Amino acid sequence: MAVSARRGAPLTLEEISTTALRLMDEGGVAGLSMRKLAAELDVNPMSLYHHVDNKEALLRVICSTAAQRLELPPDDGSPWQDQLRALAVAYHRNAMEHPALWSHLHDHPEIIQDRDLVLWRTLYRILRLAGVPEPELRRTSDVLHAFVMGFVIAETKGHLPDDPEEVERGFDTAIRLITRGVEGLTGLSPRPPTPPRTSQG
Amino acid sequence: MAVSARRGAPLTLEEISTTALRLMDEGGVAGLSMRKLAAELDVNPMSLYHHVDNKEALLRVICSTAAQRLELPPDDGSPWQDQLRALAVAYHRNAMEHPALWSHLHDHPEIIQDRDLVLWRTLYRILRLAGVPEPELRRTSDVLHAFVMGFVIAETKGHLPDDPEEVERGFDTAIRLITRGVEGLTGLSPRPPTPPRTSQG
DNA sequence: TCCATAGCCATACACCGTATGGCTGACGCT
DNA sequence: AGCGTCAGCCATACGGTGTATGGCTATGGA
Repeated sequence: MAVSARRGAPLTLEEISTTALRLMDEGGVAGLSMRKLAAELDVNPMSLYHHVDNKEALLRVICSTAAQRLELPPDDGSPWQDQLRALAVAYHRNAMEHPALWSHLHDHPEIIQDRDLVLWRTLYRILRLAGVPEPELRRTSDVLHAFVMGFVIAETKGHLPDDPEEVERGFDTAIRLITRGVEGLTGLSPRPPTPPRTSQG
Repeated sequence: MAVSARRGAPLTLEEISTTALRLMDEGGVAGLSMRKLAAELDVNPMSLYHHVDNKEALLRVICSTAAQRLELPPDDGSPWQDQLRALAVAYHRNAMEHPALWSHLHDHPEIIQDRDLVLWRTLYRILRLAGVPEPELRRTSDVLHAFVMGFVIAETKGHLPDDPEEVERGFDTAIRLITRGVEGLTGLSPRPPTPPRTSQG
């Protein structure tokens, strides 16, 4: 019904948010404007508003779908310390793929408030494993997420020395600090001694 | 020389940045515009540019003077755990007084890169006290700052439950986590047993 | 006295988000 | 076949933004 004069097919929210994300990746949050986005889609700026309430809503859509599609490692039965590290690594990797997106997300934590998100479910599971008591889960997970978020921001924005090895060491320090910290929180849940390898294969 | 027609005295950088900070406090970073600021000072917008290169530079001035004026507790000889907590509390209090300012600062960590800032000097001193080896000071302090920054952002932006006691508990959790984490990092520097109270009074 | 210049301002440009309202053409219904 | 509805799109316009350009004016030094 009255498809764009310049394009063949009608717009879709999917197409809009995909292109918007690309613009953000290229030029940061500031690099995304409704007008540029429309130009990129070969469409009049006002056409976008038939698929999205406003710019803020568009950003919300982009961020929350990114949060929903977060790829985190499953429970592999390993010690919680290892799983916590794996979670942090995965989160970090995801964030680094779309820094501007996560930057906006970190400025608007309410977008990932939903406790059913895979991020929180995973974090809760690991913290339970670590022995964090149930009533403290919410608080502890919030604090941990705040920490990781802070680290990601610092890495994204700051010029942490260009040396990627140094960044790696910083990340390692952060993880060790968090892990020890959680151990300290829960009284005593030190890492179990690595079991003697069953010689197989 | 050709003072403003509408005002008596000439503008000063001091006056500009003070008013700008007030606007930020009232309406966030978005609430500060060169035009509003000029209106507030009863001056033409372009007059500002004789005292400041551009908006970004103005923000940089505001943030870095705030960082330089950070009021942190002095070395009182108490255990490093207590001093670390006191540092965090002070930082947190400062940040909460001007959330928008610190929000911008956290988006531009390069502004407080200077290792001679009181923030870093204090943090280094405490970490040395905690036994962090010299070559790790930079890394560790960066990580710790990232953590605190993450917490401040979460508290500022997120709707951490309105209950201030709950926020307080969250802060406490964060500090304990960090402290235990640092203890874990440095091998062994547990808190010294509190000396038996000399019964006085 | 004259001039350089600090301080200020008027105008203008390019950009932004978006309110308003109108066009077009596909669809369901009679 | 005729008609109305409405999704999709677009043209125009408004009020906001940062700031480049260039001109005015009063003051200090020479």
